Amino acid sequence: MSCLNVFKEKGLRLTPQRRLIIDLIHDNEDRLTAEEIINHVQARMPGINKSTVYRTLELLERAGCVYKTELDSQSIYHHPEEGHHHHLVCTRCGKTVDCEEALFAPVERSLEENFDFNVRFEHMVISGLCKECRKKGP
Amino acid sequence: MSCLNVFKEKGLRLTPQRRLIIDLIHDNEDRLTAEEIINHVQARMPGINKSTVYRTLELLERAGCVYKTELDSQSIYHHPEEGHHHHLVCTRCGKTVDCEEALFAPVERSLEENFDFNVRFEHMVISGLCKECRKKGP
DNA sequence: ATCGGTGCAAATGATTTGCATAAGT
DNA sequence: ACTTATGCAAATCATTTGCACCGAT
Repeated sequence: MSCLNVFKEKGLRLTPQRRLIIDLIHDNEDRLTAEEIINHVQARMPGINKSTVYRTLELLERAGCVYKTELDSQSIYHHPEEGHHHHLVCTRCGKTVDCEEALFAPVERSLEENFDFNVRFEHMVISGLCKECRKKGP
Repeated sequence: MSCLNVFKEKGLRLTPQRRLIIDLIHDNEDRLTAEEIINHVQARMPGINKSTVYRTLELLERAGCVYKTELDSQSIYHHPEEGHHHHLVCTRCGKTVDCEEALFAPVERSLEENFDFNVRFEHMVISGLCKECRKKGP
């Protein structure tokens, strides 16, 4: 886990709280809200405070060990490993479908070519209308 | 302005406050935060309250007269007319570049084909690294 | 022994809500 | 007249911050 190396390099302390948060995120394939992370982590280590969780998440994000996605009213966090996907969410019925990251590669390439901008779409949440809801008309 | 028709159809009242907010958004090419909208609008109509602005924005969004984009801690609002663009924001230097919506048409198409999902990317804010910052290394 | 990390409680800041009054239709 | 919209003030809710104590290095 490269997080640990990053911590050493930067002289950051690897406390039990931080270890727990890192493990949770890395063992979990889902995107998690800060609240969910706080709950999970407090279940295993009762005294741990939400400030600690928020501070750790910010730290991990800055270190590149965790990705943060701003969403409706809460942010979601997930690990930066391979095998990512985006989420298509139907605005009508709420159904969610996963779609591979690769779909965005052409856009990433053309942003690079046309704008000299280096972009990586990671775990986006995309809103739209699913087939069934579209059938039902507007 | 189709907003006005939508209002009539739904029996919504076209108050001076709402008219002002609609005009502001439609006369403005920029994306605006709720706070900016409140300020602009209060400058022209001193008594207008922020609750009214928020309530009107929600109404307009539901009516499809305004698009809302969730961003860092504030949301931004913009009108749904032609000529949209996305914003590339450099995470290092903060520089912003506009890029045309058309760039995403292939992705929209393939989401449609592969997932039966009907999506429109509107006024996205995309983070990445610009050319200059990339040259400077990590 | 040091300094960075944690828990706690209180602050912040955007957005929402309850309610009495005002104003479109 | 009949409802819906507004202003006001207070409530929410996620996230942040100040500070005294604690613990990893």
